[in-house]
Amino acid sequence: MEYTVHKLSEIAGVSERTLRYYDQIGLLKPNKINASGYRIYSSNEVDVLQQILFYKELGIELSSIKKIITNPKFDYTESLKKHLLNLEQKKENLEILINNVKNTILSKEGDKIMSDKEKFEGFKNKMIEENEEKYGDEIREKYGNEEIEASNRKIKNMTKEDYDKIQKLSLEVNETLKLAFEQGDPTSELAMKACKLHKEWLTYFWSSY
Amino acid sequence: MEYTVHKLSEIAGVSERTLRYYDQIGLLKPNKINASGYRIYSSNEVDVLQQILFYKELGIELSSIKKIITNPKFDYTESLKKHLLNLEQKKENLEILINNVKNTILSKEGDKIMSDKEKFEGFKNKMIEENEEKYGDEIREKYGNEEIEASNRKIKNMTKEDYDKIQKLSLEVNETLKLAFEQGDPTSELAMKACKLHKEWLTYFWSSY
DNA sequence: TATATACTATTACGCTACGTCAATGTCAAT
DNA sequence: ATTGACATTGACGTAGCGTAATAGTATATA
Repeated sequence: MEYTVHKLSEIAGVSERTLRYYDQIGLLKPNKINASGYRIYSSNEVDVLQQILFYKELGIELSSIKKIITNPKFDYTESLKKHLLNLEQKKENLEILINNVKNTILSKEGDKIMSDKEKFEGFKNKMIEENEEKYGDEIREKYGNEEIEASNRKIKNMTKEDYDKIQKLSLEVNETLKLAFEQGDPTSELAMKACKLHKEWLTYFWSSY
Repeated sequence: MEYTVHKLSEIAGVSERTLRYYDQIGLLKPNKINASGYRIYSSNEVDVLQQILFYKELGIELSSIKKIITNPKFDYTESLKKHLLNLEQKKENLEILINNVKNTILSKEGDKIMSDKEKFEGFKNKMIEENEEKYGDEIREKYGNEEIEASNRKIKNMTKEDYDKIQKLSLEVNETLKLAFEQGDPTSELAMKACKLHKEWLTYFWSSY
């Protein structure tokens, strides 16, 4: 599959600006630039973007992420397994925080006494930075072999595309409706537009069956 | 207990710069300034700082946090209970991400096929955070409006309810559709159900005008 | 008493990871 | 032929601090 900035930004949930910025700093270059100068991303970039977001989730800076994923010794699956551990640690940390809140509520209701120190358990962020160093030294070589059946994928992607379009339309309808309600003017032009969009949605819906 | 910047920064795990910055922007003023111009924080500020960090954990901007905690209607324990819910949602989201990583590993090992969109599940916490922010503002804005306009409120609330229902329905439709596509069976019962739901949605849509 | 050290203060410039225009070009469909 | 949705490249703005630089203060030890 090939994606433009807009499409990739949609499926990945990041802004177009973000993608252009990542291109600019050399973190994620598109697969190619077409005749009109448009950025064209392939499935490969999709995977890299996913990796980038994993690292971002762990609070690692973009410059460090760049170093990590451009490292020739970088092992994709190995990296994922580390993500797993880190995310699980993050989850544990969150559980501590949740306990903290519970305790604080109890203490506020007079059923418990908390020391000032206890009030800040679960906020630790230093661990993450330490992990960053660990990531720096990756020692292993591997190249994932990615050859999946083409026919199966195509069908899947096609229905997938349909679904995406439908969902996008639906979102638009909702957005428009929201605006209409917020402006307290259900009889406005916006409402008309919503009707139009909805009609389009409807068409799509029926045509796919 | 009384704390200087250094001591508070130690027990809270934030930098001194951060505390001075929070003072500067009026987010967390020290209890008093001593004769030498030193910032002196009391237990009260410790609690406020804890609150601030909770909100920060949810990705809320400092300016918004300031609005929230300086609001005369701000209820400490009530806020904590909300934190609990939010953090638990965040935990759920993290679990989705963890599953995502697991699936990605499986797909890399050839045991699973993932669509490009699936690769980004669990990264959507932005949406959640943004919604939280918006909801917070909306709630407060409405409280403000409520005092002014009483008659308009009813209508507004009704349309708001309608909107919520519509959106919920729409989500259901999408969910059902998604399932139908995933099972690769667009002619199935699920599709029928989607049609039903959609009809309901449609009814709602038109009845509101 | 002098000095080292540990802490405090206030500017003030720098940085990251984008958001947000603005001006302009391209593409597809009406 | 025009519109509207998409793309491009600058360029400036912002949040939340980090990081000096410079200077005053508190306290323990020589």
